[in-house]
Amino acid sequence: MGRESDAKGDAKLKQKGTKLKRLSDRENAGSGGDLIKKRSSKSKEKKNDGSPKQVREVLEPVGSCSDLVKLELQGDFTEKKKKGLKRKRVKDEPIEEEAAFVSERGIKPLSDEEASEGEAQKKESKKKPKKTVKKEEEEQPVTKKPKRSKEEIEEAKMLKMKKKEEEEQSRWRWWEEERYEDGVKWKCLEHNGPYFPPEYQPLPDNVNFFYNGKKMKLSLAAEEVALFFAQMLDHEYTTKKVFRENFFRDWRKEMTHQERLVISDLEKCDFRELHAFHKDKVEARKALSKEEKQAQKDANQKIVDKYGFCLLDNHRERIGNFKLEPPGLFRGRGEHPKQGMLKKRIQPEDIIINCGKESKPPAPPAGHHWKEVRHDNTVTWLASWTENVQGSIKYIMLNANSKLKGEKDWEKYEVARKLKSCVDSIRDGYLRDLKSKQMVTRQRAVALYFIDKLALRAGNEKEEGETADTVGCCSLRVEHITLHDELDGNDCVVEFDFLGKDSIRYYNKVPVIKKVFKNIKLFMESKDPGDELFDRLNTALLNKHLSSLMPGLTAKVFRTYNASITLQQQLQQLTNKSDNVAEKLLSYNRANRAVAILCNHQRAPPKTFEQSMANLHSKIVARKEQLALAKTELKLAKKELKTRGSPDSKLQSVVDRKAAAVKRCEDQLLKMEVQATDREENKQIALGTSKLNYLDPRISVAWCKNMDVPIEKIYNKTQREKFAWAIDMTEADFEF
DNA sequence: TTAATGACTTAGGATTATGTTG
DNA sequence: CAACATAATCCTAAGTCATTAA
Repeated sequence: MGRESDAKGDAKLKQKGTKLKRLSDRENAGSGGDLIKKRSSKSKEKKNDGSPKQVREVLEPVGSCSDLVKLELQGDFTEKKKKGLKRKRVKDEPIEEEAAFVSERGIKPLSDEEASEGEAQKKESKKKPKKTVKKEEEEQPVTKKPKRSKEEIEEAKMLKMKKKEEEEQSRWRWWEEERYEDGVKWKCLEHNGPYFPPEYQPLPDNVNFFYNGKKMKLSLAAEEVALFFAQMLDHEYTTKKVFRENFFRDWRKEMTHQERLVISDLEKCDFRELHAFHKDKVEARKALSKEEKQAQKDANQKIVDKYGFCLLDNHRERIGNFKLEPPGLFRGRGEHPKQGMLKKRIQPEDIIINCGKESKPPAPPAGHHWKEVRHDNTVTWLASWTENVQGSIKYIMLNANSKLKGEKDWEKYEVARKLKSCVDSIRDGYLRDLKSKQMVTRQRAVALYFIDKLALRAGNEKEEGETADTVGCCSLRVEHITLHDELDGNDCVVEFDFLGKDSIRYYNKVPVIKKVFKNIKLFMESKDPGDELFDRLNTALLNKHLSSLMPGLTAKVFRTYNASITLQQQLQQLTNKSDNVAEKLLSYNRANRAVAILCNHQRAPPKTFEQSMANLHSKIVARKEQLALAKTELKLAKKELKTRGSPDSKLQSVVDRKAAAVKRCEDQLLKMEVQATDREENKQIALGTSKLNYLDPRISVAWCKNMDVPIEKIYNKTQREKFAWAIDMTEADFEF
């Protein structure tokens, strides 16, 4: 009940905080300086403190990413071993454990293709020590641990494969079906509603909160929230002022009147026992026995079985996020003004259920009711609620491998391909517009130039004070760019430095054409650092223009298009049919990385990065020493052979052996050095996002077919499920 | 015409599962 | 087999963009 009033409060706040309105833009170029939208320049200080995690040095313009990536070795998944196992392992690799929990009549042996696949393989390989991955050759029964009979092994294998076949058969090949009429997303939809997180369990009596040094028993509600804070104590952000203030304010709201009177200063709160309690709990969970862990897993599976799926048009589809978000403290990204606020527990009374008219609506938890049950088949969500921190709506939707998501994804790439066919004329258009008399048009042209060339995001306006201060193209401010008439031998260089989505820093120095450069200079004239660069432009205007150029065209399509086309080009450039699989994969990952760099997909360097890098380097050093040793030995042997004068077959073979050792050593050294370089380069680059969201999977599938690379090397199981449509329909001659 | 809302995609970090190594 | 490294999965925040309401 408090929830509703909260939401209202938020809405009001928003109104108040709304930025000055943009002024209309009827003026001509060059005369608009007075109409600039003002923005408090406090925002600018924000940006640079807290030194953004990552800096990317220089980004190549689209389509010229050639030297982005030096070397790539380590491949995405567990390629190496898979590869080894790939073809033949089937036959008689012992699969001991397997047989244990699967027991069913078998099916005929796997085709070798199948056998290697996915989990079957993974499981097997982990279970047994695995004799260094057999090379492709038919492995004989080999060692074989005595435990299980051959039949059992066979049986397990068949079982596996049967399961797989079944899975294959039950897969809904929606991409072969006709689409629904506009707007209709489904005809029948049935599900069991969301899964609620467990109730709060009160602390045991021996775990206490202390205020000002005195033990204090908290009410249930206050205790729960206190525990949220205590759990995070190891995190740096619990030391941040904003976080602490937000937390404390919201915590006090949960307290009883009595508690509120006493607890007035967060500094005087001692959560240490709660913190320790939580840590112990985590430890205990880790220390569970095998059986207990298995029991947990089984219980979990049951929940998934019941709540994790829905029935959509008579097909069982996986739900993406069927578990409701548990309560906790909000942690936004970057310098979020709302960090630390209490994210409340969601009640059934907050939830709107969406399902088919004819279907039986899910039952609310006993003693509760849903906020509403509706039957809207023009949307794809199964349940929704309004979240209390930002006041936005959250949804329960289907998994990425579902028809609903897949179809949309496919469509997205089709739009991007359509852009390919008209991108030239669109480029001509905005280049022409750079000289327009209209200020808006010029701004639009420059913005488009950025979006196209640099793959910037559109940059919607955001309410100040409600979220972290981040920008995209249209919302760039003067403070985010620096102009250099000349820099590092290039003319007309624009230096970008701003925080984008998720407060990831975008840093780039780009040479641009003169007309663009001059325009930017013009836009910046007599503006303050905190003023918008494109003061006449917004995303609505931009997209309206784009959709008039091509139906379905919006700013983000350029990102998709440029990402995919870059992958295709890079793959073509980098791979040779004659390469071996490892080399091909290397090239693929390089191409992928070129895209990730283009899209600025960064990650925090892995926690263990420095360590593992150091390990690798010390290995390299060791190997170098070994190499030096091998070399001197070789030299010695050679000398001896020479002094002998007459040919000596024995000595000769020694020399040969030494030479081979040197060679081997060199190879290994090279490989490690390559790996080191590669890892170093990938330190801050995340390949996953582009692979999942920007690269038309059909490009990859076609490449695999052309290059004789198994698709499993490129996509893991989840990814193969998501891209099943592409894997199924794509021929080798596909062109994006 | 603009602001707010709604629905959906995109995103990186945290957590968990798996695999490797000493 | 413990300790560690890496990959997969989970989680949910933060964008985009069209529609709706004021």
